Amino acid sequence: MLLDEIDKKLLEYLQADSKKTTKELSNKLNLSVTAVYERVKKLEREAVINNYVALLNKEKIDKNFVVFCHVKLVQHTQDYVIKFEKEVANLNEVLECYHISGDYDYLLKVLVKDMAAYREFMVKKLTTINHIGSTQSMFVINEVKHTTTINF
Amino acid sequence: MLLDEIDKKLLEYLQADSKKTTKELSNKLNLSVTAVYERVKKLEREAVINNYVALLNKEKIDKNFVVFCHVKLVQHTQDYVIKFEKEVANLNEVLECYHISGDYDYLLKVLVKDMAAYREFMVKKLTTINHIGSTQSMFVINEVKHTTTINF
DNA sequence: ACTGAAATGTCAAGGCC
DNA sequence: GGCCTTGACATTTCAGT
Repeated sequence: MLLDEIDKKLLEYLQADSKKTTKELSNKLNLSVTAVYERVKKLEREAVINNYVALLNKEKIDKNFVVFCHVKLVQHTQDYVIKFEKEVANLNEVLECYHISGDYDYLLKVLVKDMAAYREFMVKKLTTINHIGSTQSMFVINEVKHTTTINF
Repeated sequence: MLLDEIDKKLLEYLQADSKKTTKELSNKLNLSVTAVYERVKKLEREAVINNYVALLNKEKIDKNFVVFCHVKLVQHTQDYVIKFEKEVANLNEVLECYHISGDYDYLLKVLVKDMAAYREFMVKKLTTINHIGSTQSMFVINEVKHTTTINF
């Protein structure tokens, strides 16, 4: 799907605040309510917009310990890879998992309450997955920037 | 703020789909529309819910190259640190930046169109920031999991 | 892409445990 | 304090043009 400048503006606004009404958007864009409505519907239909979500404040719900964890597998046969990916995706504490280039195979973003919970996660969940060779944890000292907004 | 089981359910639903109406939520929770409405307002007021956003499909907008980039500073005096963090936060391509423990100082999540764009980003933007000692790029081969939903 | 109108949703007021 | 019902108002959604 080809996006014109109005679509891009629209996506910019909706990425910042998806609760904006079509009326507000129509004012900002100098369009009618229906025109905006139909553009948004099209962006949803064409899956340019994946979904609408509420973002929570980690501190307020006592999950304020973020760790990036490198994982290396002992073997890289397809079965092991598929099994590992499936099992990791099922862990609630793992918000993100990437297969990456470099010294390690995977990079995981893990969110837990505190160091004790992370230890628990490592011992009882992550390292019980078979065929993990080694792991290396990098603890987040400070979150300098964190946005879900993609700029054009 | 203390969250009861109903609040947690509510947050679970809104994290998955923030467009759910209070009516739909009230049905799922066996509550009245107003009860749900007031709970949601309270969660917003107390900043448990930070904001509502539209999440886009990276592929559809031609930004499908994700790179995690480690950065080490040459010095760690406060001026340099503050300046680096400020300049990095201003780069559109940098979606996330974390100060982390370990061999490197920072971990950046960078989103661009392709390898050529990444090269451009490194040469013209990132490495023009002063006092960067070294960098190491890890390219994302596959995104195994990526969620913004925090489980309780 | 616009106007207009029905369906649906939001949100405040007042009252009940 | 949290829940409910009611009703006014705003928004969404969809014809028809």
